[in-house]
Amino acid sequence: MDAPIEPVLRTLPIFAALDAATLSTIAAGGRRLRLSAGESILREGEPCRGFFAVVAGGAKLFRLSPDGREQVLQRVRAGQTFAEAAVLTMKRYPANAVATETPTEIVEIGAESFLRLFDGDRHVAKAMVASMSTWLLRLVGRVEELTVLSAGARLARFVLDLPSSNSADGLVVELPLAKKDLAASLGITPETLSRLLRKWQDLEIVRGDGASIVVLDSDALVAIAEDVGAV
Amino acid sequence: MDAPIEPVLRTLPIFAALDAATLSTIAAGGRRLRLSAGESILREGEPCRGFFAVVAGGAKLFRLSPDGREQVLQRVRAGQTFAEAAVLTMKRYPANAVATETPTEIVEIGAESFLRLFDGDRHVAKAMVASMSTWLLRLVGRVEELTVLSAGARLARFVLDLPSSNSADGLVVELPLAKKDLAASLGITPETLSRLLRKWQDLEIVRGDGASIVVLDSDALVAIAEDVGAV
DNA sequence: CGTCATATTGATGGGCATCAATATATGTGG
DNA sequence: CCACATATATTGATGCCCATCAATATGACG
Repeated sequence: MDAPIEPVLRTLPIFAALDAATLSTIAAGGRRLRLSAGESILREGEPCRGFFAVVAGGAKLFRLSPDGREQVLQRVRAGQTFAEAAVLTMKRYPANAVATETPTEIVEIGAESFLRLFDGDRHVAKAMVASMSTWLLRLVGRVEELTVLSAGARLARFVLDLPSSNSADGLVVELPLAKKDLAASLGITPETLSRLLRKWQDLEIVRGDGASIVVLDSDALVAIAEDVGAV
Repeated sequence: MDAPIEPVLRTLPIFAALDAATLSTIAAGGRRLRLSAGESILREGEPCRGFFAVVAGGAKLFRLSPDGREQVLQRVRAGQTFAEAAVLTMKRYPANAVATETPTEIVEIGAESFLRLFDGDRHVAKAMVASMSTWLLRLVGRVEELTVLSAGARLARFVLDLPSSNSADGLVVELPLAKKDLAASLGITPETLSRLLRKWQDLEIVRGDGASIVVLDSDALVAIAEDVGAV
């Protein structure tokens, strides 16, 4: 056992509305995990032990197709939870999860203790359902993104969603992932990612410096993100 | 008011485990809709009135992109429910739904009366959550399908999932949708669909007759559905 | 400093969309 | 019931996007 989980849970949207007593019950059934990039959190097919909340860092959810290709379903970041559905139905995990940053801090909330709470406290039930609804919306968005948007538009959206700081030339953003992982998250190949960044540099839309990118012409990038045909 | 809803609800998986009293409470807050293909059930952005169960026929859920293109999220058939998440969070509907067959029979379950039940009866809460989990899984599957599978594989899967009857030549299946709608459901264009069917006819994998298709070589079709590169 | 993963760049090709033209089906009013 | 109007289907031509294969370049790290 180490640092208390309770204050950490309090910061997560899904638990924000719960009273102190409920929260400590949940905390009692949870444990903290400290991970490095690449470390596995859960594997597809495993019986469900609990669900997870990302406190710091990030992780990705993905499935492996029969031929070994990895399909990223979603990236999860601080404040988000995942595998809630598996807990409530007590099934097996339907996908894999690994940390994508170092360090990444995760809280695992044990299934049994949580389920008792779910039955007893309607606030917990509501919070859980709301959380699952969010997941549904995210996946719906993902389906749209992967089908109607071009690779360039997906990358542009990703960059524009990143935290940025201003500089003399424009917005500066840091890629939080290795490029090969970023490519996988966007559902494209590393080669395509490389070529897109190269093209944008030639067009003087961005200036690249390894994991650091300067957005010179954010209007152009927004236009690409909107897609509807161009660049 | 017309025929009673209660016996209909009983046949739906989501309500199967509930006792008679609960069921009639739910039924009291519901109403039946009889629709023809193309008739709208709900529109994106509308405030949530309730959720829906398909009793007979079928419907599709879709979003419209800014440029007017339609992206089918999922087809729903008899026995399935949709828009549960919207009810539980009392938000607006995140997508559109229209009937795709004539006739299609839908039961609408009113939001307020159902929410009271959700708070009071933990079986209802559990059933609801299980239903949402199923949606999550379906969407996860959809993401995979749209990204890792070719257009041919998606069509093959669709055909193989259809109810079929045997004949001298092979399985006979009826397409339950107009081909343009089928194409939209698969995330392809009508032209591509037409060409795929044509190619399969040339290869003597299927024989086509308008909306009726005879699968001559189901092994070949299964191989296409597995994808991993061929045809 | 060598080794291995990651990144870039080039060449090639396939899958599928798009545009365009015709054929077929569906439905409506006279 | 037919003729016409309109939606749907088929087929062809073309081209783009992006994956794949292949070869180097660059970086990370013991």
